[in-house]
Amino acid sequence: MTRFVDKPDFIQPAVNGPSAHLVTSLSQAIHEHRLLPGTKLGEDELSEIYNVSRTVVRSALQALSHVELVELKRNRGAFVSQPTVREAREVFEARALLEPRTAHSAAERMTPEAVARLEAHIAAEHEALAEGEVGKALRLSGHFHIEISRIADQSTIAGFIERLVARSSLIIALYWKRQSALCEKHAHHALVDAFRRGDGQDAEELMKSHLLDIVSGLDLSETPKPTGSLKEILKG
Amino acid sequence: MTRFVDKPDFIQPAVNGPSAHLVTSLSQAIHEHRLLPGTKLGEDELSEIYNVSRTVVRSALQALSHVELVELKRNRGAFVSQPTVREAREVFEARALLEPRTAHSAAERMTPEAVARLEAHIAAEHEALAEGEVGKALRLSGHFHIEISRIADQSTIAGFIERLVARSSLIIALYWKRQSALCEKHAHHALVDAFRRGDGQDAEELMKSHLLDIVSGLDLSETPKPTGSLKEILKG
DNA sequence: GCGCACAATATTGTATACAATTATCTCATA
DNA sequence: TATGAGATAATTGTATACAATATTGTGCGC
Repeated sequence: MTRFVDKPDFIQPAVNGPSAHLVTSLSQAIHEHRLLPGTKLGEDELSEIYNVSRTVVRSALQALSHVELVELKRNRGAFVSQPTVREAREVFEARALLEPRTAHSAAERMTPEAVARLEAHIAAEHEALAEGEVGKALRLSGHFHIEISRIADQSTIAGFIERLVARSSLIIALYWKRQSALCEKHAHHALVDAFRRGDGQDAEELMKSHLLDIVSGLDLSETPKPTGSLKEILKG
Repeated sequence: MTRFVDKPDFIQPAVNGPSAHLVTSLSQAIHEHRLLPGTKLGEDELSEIYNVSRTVVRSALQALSHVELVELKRNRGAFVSQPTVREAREVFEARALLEPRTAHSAAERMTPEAVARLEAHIAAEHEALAEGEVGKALRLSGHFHIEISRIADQSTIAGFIERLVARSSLIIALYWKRQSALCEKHAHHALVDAFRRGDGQDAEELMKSHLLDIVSGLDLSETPKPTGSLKEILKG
């Protein structure tokens, strides 16, 4: 029943055969904050872990770099991206530009099935949270937004939002200051309510304030938390 | 004086060394409609032309596929993308969502230097058109929009717009029905005027109608023009 | 003991060889 | 002649070997 939630297919499965597995696996790890910003992703290391050649590792890392989840430094390797404060602001400004209107569209195209899907999403998120799987809950929480953009039936914009949500996960790993994620809980429920009523205007407003709420949970005034290898942080 | 116009550096030079050249070269060719949608980009072919190994060709093609300029079909090769009618609509809906507000921001942050840059852009475009270099003029025309998004100082959104402009070039190659591009000429001038006055509201409105005007030049009711190899079209 | 040059090591970048898949051609057969 | 099976050729996918670069370790001189 929560199958499609556990294995969320991505909008653009445009990645080749074997490396696709690597891409989704690494993406999930990053979304779940098991891989933190700054972590080095060595090619030999990954090729051992996944039992594939460096060629496919390379392909996967390139793909991830094009979604800005990892940063490739020439002759130095691949690292999980560390969005700057500036980039963090930009990401949420972009989301503020795209998501409210998208939520509006989604509300107008909402179907009972879609509502059920979103509710299943929330349920799975709560379940994960109840079982202490914070990372998984976080990933599902982000994916809730992607699901909405898909319902809006604008795959181009949905692709953008997917990228923004992915980077948001990194931003939260670096700049989150608030403890609880209860706000989200309420916000997502409220959104589903608006969707169920097909109230586009309300959905738009709810999404707008929801995004503002998330940003208010960030501390974008300080330097990022020292994650990953200290050397990486200190030497820039 | 038009140096920076002739060699427009892209927002994300995130591509590795030698393949970067390939990426920009192929991008330009696509933007200038010298490479048409559906054209097959063989690996050996490209490696001969550019005197590089297939490895770097591959890297470049992957990069281009991530910007959706080329489509990779597994075991079949790389082809210049052929946006469907649906995708075409989506692209311009996304542009309508992003660019007017971005133009607004740009107007507010406008500097004399930036205005000069945009004017140089238009001049170069006219010059190219006068010399019969239609393709070049087209590329510059698209880049005008990218330049605006850069001035708005939102590199994330600018990256999205860059992708959308690139795909728009493919869409125009497939679906353009109108002959003249005079509308653009006027529209771009009007935009610069608004920018010079720092009139964000006006810039926003002008951009909105400019985009609508472009869409009105498309014929999105028919099947795409048969470009590329006929075989490719007929066999899918 | 400290700092710098140089060697050793590890890691990434690139090219090439081989495997797998797809496309094309040949030719027998209906 | 048209069709289709099988062989041949061409093209892409993958792995590995080598080259280039960066990192680390060592030792000499001050």
